[in-house]
Amino acid sequence: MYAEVIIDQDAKALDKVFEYIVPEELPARVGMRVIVPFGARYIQGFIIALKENCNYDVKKLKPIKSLVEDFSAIKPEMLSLMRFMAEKNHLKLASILRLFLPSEMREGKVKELFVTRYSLNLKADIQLSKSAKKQQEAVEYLKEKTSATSSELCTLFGAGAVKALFEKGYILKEREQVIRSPLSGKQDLKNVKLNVMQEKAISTICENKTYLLHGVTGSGKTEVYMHLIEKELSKGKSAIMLVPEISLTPQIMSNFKARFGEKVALLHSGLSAGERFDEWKRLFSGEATIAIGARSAIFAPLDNVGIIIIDEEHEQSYISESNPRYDTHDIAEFRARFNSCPLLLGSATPSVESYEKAKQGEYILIELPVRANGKEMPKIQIVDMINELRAGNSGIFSSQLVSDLASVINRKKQAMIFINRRGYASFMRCRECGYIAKCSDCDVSLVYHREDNRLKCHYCGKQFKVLEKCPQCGSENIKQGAVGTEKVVQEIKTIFPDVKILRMDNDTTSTKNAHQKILDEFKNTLPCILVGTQMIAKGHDFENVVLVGIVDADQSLYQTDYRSTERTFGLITQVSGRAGRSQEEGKVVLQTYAPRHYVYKFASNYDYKGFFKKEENIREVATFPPFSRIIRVLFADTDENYVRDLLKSCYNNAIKLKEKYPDEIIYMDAMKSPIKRMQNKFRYQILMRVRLAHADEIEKDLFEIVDKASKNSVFFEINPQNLS
DNA sequence: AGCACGCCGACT
DNA sequence: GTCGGCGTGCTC
Repeated sequence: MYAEVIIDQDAKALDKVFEYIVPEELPARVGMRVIVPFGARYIQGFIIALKENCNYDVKKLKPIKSLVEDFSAIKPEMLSLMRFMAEKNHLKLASILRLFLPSEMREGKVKELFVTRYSLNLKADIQLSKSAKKQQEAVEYLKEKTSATSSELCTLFGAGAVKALFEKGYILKEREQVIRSPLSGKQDLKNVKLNVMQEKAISTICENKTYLLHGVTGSGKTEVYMHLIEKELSKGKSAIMLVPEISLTPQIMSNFKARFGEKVALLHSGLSAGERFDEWKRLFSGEATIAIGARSAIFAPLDNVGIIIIDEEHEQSYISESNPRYDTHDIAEFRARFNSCPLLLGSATPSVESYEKAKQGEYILIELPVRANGKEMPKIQIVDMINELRAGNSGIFSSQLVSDLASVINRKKQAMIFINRRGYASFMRCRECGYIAKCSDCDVSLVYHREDNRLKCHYCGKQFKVLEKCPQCGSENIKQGAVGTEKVVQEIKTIFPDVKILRMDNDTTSTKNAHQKILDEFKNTLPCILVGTQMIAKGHDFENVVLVGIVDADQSLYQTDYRSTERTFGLITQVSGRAGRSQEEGKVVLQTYAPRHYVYKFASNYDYKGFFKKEENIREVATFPPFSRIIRVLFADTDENYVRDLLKSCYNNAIKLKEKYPDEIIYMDAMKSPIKRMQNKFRYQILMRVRLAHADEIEKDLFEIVDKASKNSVFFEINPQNLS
């Protein structure tokens, strides 16, 4: 018998199948971790197939040395998924397999999966020599406790004693048997009444299909999720639920823990490697049957998956932007089809891609158009900041926002000020007329680069001189501008010196629990103003918040990618939702320099459909995704000459694709990456936009071209979220 | 990624 | 004369 083995090394040169002889006595199975001789050393690998014949020269084959454990750590579904991902995203097999395992089981780390327990062998007649004191103590200890873990015994009495006892047959070894519980007993369900729409949604979602649940903020999507999970568990199935990392708040976690108890395994970034490993084990063994976590939880080692849920499906964190690059949607789709179960995508503001698929009939659209508590969404008032400037107010806050804040403080209520700041790239804007510097070829806003004091287009690489005056109105008051949280806090303090102000952003939440502390303090302070970035936008319900101020809505609008408008729409909707939970009617003040932009018109009316229609039209006319595909090939290496040459040779070959597909390639160019150097690596890229009809073939050809030229350091991205 | 093999400079 | 520099190439 021969085995196909993938070596657990993340190097392109090793990213292929190696064949080994399976020794007669070795109970090897597909998916097992093995130790194999490799060159002059031993290394961990994974059996991905077993067969009777081999392709390689038999004389050169070596035998597998040993099995790491006596079961398959990689389940058959995951092996199929590995092949799917390798094909779709052009990734190294070993790097995919590593996604499936906790770090404790990778990189040659050999850790026992299950705890080994020892107990006294009751049939054995234990006779120890008087000198074997440690062994005697261990026996006494076991008499007392009946059984103990290996590590427990070893630390107390030493590994030697334990080994000796075992070899004499005085103690018995057993793997801690984790019994697959068929969900006996009832969970104590909180009796939440569902409305008709929710009931209908739940009864609809049952087939082996993908559903898009478009539910307004506060429509009770979470309840729907919980009921669906409940339903699948009662059938003896398992469930995966993904949430954006940022909303993995303690409250959400405790909600699910309260509802499903020990059946839940939580996977979030706050876990240590050991804790992560423990949760993985519980899922693998079937002890836990619900995996809840951020992106990587989609790889939960569950069998018999009954439903997969992606909450806030439009969130960009679902697309992996580093090392093995993949889109969680694709993985979820694969696993759902493999398990013949529904995939549910939920959002108040679905991504244009997903909504388009629903429109095309690929997804089934389900709507929850009303809020569960029956309350209206807060009214959004758009404030034109250019008018403010003309009226002589050059501060951060409009007079409207100041007077509303004053009223909140008077009534001893709370306000949130949201600063829309993402990344450090900024655009150039005329403070007089609102003109934004845009690329002449791409219709995306230009990004100001401090190092060389130039404006650059992140889509085509074209560069422009920094504008001295506005080409539209001639004003010299044109600058690149981004407002920070500190500055906002400062300015509020000068206007309202006595009011309590809390700040929440990356700087103030770096320490553990800082997040929760700030929120707790906010909850208990009246009146109070909370100033923050994205992180205040999600999930938290504060009864006393009656006002939300969005300071510079345009920040995300003029980010340099085609998704910036939909992101802005989503952000406004989400932030606005924070104001609507109180008894009093909430209000949102949205400050912008582009008050007539369609995104504000639709967002202020909570008109997602209207927005989608407009956006869809724009994308179609400009042939941007979902009506085309953007392919980015990123070259990164510490040796700049090497990457530049690599880029050149690849590009020279890639350009021939234009002849092969004369009508398919809308755009293609090679350039330096906007962030030229990252982690000491120089970055270059080829950017393409292609029509959908032959996108797959072009992608394949591109893979081939790049593979031929390079030994390493190339990454592919499809419809990248940002082009840094 | 490692580790071996392999061909040129300064040391006991 | 040899120890060792890291360039290239292979690992079932």
